[in-house]
Amino acid sequence: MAALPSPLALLVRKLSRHVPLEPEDRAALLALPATLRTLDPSTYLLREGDPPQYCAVLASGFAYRQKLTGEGARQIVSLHIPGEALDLQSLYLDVADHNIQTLTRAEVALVPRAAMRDLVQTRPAIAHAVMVEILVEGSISREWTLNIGRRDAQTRLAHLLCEVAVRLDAQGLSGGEGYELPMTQEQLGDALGLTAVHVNRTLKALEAQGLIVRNRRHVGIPQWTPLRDVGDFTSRYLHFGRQPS
Amino acid sequence: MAALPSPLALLVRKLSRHVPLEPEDRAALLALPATLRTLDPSTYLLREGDPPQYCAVLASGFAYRQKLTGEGARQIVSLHIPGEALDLQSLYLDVADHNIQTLTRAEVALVPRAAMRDLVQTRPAIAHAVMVEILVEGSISREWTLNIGRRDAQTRLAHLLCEVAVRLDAQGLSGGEGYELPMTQEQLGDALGLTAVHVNRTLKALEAQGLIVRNRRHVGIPQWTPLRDVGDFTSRYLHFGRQPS
DNA sequence: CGTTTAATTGAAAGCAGTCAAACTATGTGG
DNA sequence: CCACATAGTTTGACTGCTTTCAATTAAACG
Repeated sequence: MAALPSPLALLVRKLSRHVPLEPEDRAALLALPATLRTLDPSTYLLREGDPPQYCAVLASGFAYRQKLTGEGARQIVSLHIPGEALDLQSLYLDVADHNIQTLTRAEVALVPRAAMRDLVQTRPAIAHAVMVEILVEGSISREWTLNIGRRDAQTRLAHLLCEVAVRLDAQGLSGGEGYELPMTQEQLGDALGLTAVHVNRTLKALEAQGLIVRNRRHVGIPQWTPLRDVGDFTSRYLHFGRQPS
Repeated sequence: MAALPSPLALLVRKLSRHVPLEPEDRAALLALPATLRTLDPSTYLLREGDPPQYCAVLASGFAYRQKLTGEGARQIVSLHIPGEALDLQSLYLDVADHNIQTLTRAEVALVPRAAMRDLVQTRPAIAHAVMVEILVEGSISREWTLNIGRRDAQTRLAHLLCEVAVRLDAQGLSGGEGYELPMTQEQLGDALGLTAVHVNRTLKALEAQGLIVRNRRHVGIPQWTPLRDVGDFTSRYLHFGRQPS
C-alpha cells in the first residue's frame, strides 16, 4: 500500500467522484498545507472529548472510528481506506464524539482544521464535494445500523466483506480476486457487534460454503454474486451513481 | 402537539442553537417557500430509490427514517421531533438511500430542495448551521450503532428513552416529569434492533425497577439519574455545548 | 527460539427470538 | 349502548443464535 506522489491526490480523486472539480479546485486542494506522518497501528488520531486540530487524510493504510460503552465494550462505527478524509465531521464540531485510530501502519496528511475550513468557505465546488462526502458517510452509517440491528451474523459479516470490496474497488485499490483486510477477528467483531469467537466461526462457515477463501488476512472472493446475495448487499447506499447535480 | 405560528420558527430555533444567526438569516429562513401539510401516521415522505423533491421540516408530530433488509426486516435508523429537518441528507444526494415516514399525525413544511440549496449557497451562516445539523445527526447515528451493537436490551432501551427525553427537552417540548412517546412496541423494537415481544418484557423490567412509569404511551421518569445510569447515557454525542440536567 | 498475539475449537450458559394465545384498548356500525 | 373488528400489549413455553469460559494451536515478533 504505497503512497501516491501527493498524499492529497487520492482525496482529490475521491471528492471529484461525486462533484466535478475545476482545475483550480484541484490545485487548491493539492496546495493545502499538510504535514505528512507515518503512524503505527492503533495510533489515536483523535480522542472522544478532545477538540479536533487536524483533518487527517489517509494516504495509505486503514483507519477506523470507534466508541466505547461505559462497560468498556468497543464498537467500531466506521472503516476508512486510503484517500478518505478521517474527520470531516469534526470540521464544524468542536468536541469529538468518538475516537479515531489507525488500523494498520498508515500514512496520513494532517491538514489544519482552519485551512480546510477556509478552503471550503472559498470554493463552493469543494464545499459541495465535502458535503456529499459527509452525507455518504451518513448513509454508510445508516446501513451499518441496519446491518447490526437486523441481520444475523453470517449475513452481517458477508455484507461487510462486500462493502469493503466495493469501496476498495472504487478507489482503485482492489487486487482483482479479493483484497487484504488487515483486521483481527476481534476488530471485525467490534465492527459487527459480534464477539471474536463468533466471527471466527462465521468466517469458517462462509469459507466452508465456498463464498470466500482466506489466506492470512487476505480475503478471496471466488464469485461475487453468491457472496453479495448471502450478504444482502446492494451498493446503492454508497451513492456511486455518477451524477452529482 | 400544536404547531407554532410559523412552522419554520422551530427550525430557526434549532439551527441557531449551534450557530448564531443574524436577523437577516432568520428572516431568510422564515421566508422560505413552504407548503404546509398535515399527514396521517405512517405516511411516506420519501422512499428509498426516489429522488428527493422537498426538504421537509417537522412542525408537529414525530417522524422516523427506516431501511429494510432483503428479508423484510425493518430498522429505524433515526427519530425526529418537531423542529427538525427531515432530509437535509438528501439535499445533496440525488437518490434516497432510506425511507422517511411520519410516526404520528404530523404537520410538515415542505421546502423545495432548490430553495433550500439556494439559501445555503447564499448565506454562509445558514450553510454552517445546516452543516452542523447534519454532523450532529451523524453523531447520533454513530451512538445508535454503538447502542445496538454493544448494549443489552435493557441498557439499549433505557438509552433511547434518555435520548428522546433530552432531545425533547432541548426543543422545549418536554412536559417535565416525562413525555409522550407515540411509538408502538414494535416500532421501538425496530429502532433498537429487538423484537416487539422483548421490548415489552424490557419495558416491564424497567418499570418493575421503578426506573420509568408507563401510562399508555406516556413515559414517566421519576428520577433522571438512575435511568441515565442504567442506560449508560451521556449527552455528549448530542453536541449541546453545555450540560443539560 | 522463547514470548506474545491472534486464531481455533469445544462445551455450557444465556439473552433474545419465535410461536401462540389471551387480553386490552379503541373504533365502528347497528 | 352493545356486538364485533382491529391494532396493540401481555404472557408463557420453547428454541436457538451468540456469548462465555477455557484450552489448544498457529502465527508474528524481537
